[in-house]
Formats: sequence, C-alpha cells, structure tokens
Amino acid sequence: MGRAPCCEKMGLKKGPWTEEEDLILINYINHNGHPNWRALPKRAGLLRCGKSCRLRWMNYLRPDIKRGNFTKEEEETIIKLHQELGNRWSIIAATLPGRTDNEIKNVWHTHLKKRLNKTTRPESETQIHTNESSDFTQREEPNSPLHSSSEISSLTNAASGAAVSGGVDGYNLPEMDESFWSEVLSGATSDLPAGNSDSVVRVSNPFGSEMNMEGCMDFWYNMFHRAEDLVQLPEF
DNA sequence: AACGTATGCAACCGCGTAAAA
DNA sequence: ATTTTACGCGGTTGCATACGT
Repeated sequence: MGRAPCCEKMGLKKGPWTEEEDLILINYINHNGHPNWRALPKRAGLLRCGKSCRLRWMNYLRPDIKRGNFTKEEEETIIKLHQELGNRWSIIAATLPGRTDNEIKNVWHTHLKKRLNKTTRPESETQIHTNESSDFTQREEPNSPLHSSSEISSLTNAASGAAVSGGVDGYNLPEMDESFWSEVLSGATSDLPAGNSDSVVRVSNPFGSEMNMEGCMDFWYNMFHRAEDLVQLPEF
C-alpha cells in the first residue's frame, strides 16, 4: 500500500504556525471549506503540507474549539472513558464537544494519569482494569466484532442518526428503546448480586469487552446522544 | 542572577485503512 | 481485482515556560 508522500517536498515549512499563516488558513477555509486537505495549502498560498494544515485547523483554529482548563466533569468523563476504551482519544473527544483528541491526550498524560497513579489501588483490590499500558485491542475478545478505530468511528457516526438498527459493517446495532437495557442486562453472564453496578460484568456490548454496568450504560448514552454534535458540519 | 530540571502543549511522524483511480 | 492516494489516528518529539536549587 502506498503512503502519502506528505511533507517530503523541500521548501515546505514546519514548526510553529505564525499568526499570518493562521489567518490565511482561516480565511481560506471560511470561504472554500476543506474538501481536499492535500490541495488546500497550494490553493491557499501556504507553504505547508496538507497534513499540517489539517492538524492546525482541527486542533487549534476551528471556531468550535473550547479553550481553557478542563472542568471537573470533563476530567471525570475522560477518566471513565479511558478506563473503558483505552487510548481511543478520538472516541473520547467525540463525547466532549469543543475538545480535541490531541488536547485530551495531553491532559491525560500530563494531569490525569499522574493523579490516578497517586490514588491507584493495588491491582489485586480491583477487578476493573485500566488500559494504560496495554492497547485496547489486545483486550478484545477473539470474536470481537470491532477491530479498528475506524470501525468505532463508523459506529460513532452511525450513532448520530436517530435510527441505528441498520448496523455497521455487518454488526447489528440495537435500537435504544426501553427494551435495550433489559436485553443488555439479560446478556450479562455475571453471577454477581443484582444492582451491584460497581462490579465487573461481561455484557453484550458491541466491543466484546468487559466494563461495569454503570460504565456500559454511560458509554452507550454518550455514544448515541452526544455524537449528534459531531455531524453538525460548519457552514461556509 | 544563573543554571538545571520538570512540566505543558503544539506539532510532527508513521501507520492503518477507506476511497478513488 | 489491484494499486494509488488521501485522511485520520495514536505515539512521540521538541520547544517554551515555570519552578527549584
């Protein structure tokens, strides 16, 4: 498979963006959108590669970017989702409107991870795994229907619609009606006492992974309801 | 005040994959 | 059906600033 020969050409600028470059990029995208990142810098008159332009726009210049410190609620969401999903920063970012995957990744490595390490209980005291040192995919069940971040992205996008029963990549996604949770609960193979939401149970979630019931419910809620924000494309 | 170290964050790099040719 | 191209993601790097000695 060929790979994009991005940034190979000599003469393309690297490093921090100047205010002038930012203005050029903002102005161009506001008037033309960004249907083709690779062609954008040339058309806009920027000596940058498309990849660099995309990154700058997505992580810094987009009008819907929320700047400033993370709220306690946002941090808790990151911690909870990271516990369930591992380093799936883009998925986590999808549940926090205005926050970028890069920003969340930075916050995790600079603040949250350290904070958690300070308060981490010994492994033997908890059945809930954190995914910090192992890739999420390595924890997937052998028969897990999801194998790549792009598939999860597809799920996220599919979730943005009202009806999701059509499924993604052959996987039938359930309707979020009242019977949904009863089906999930009936799919749990745990023999733990009912109502113990802190305990790990194996649930029939599409990731084939373990998460506690509360986490599973929160996850689905975020996926189906907050993903709506994702597909509201800016108007140019 | 000067230096060394730690921290935070923006940006780059390389890979996987979907879409196009 | 195969190859090429472009995009998006996660890991990593490097610079600027803060902090401690």
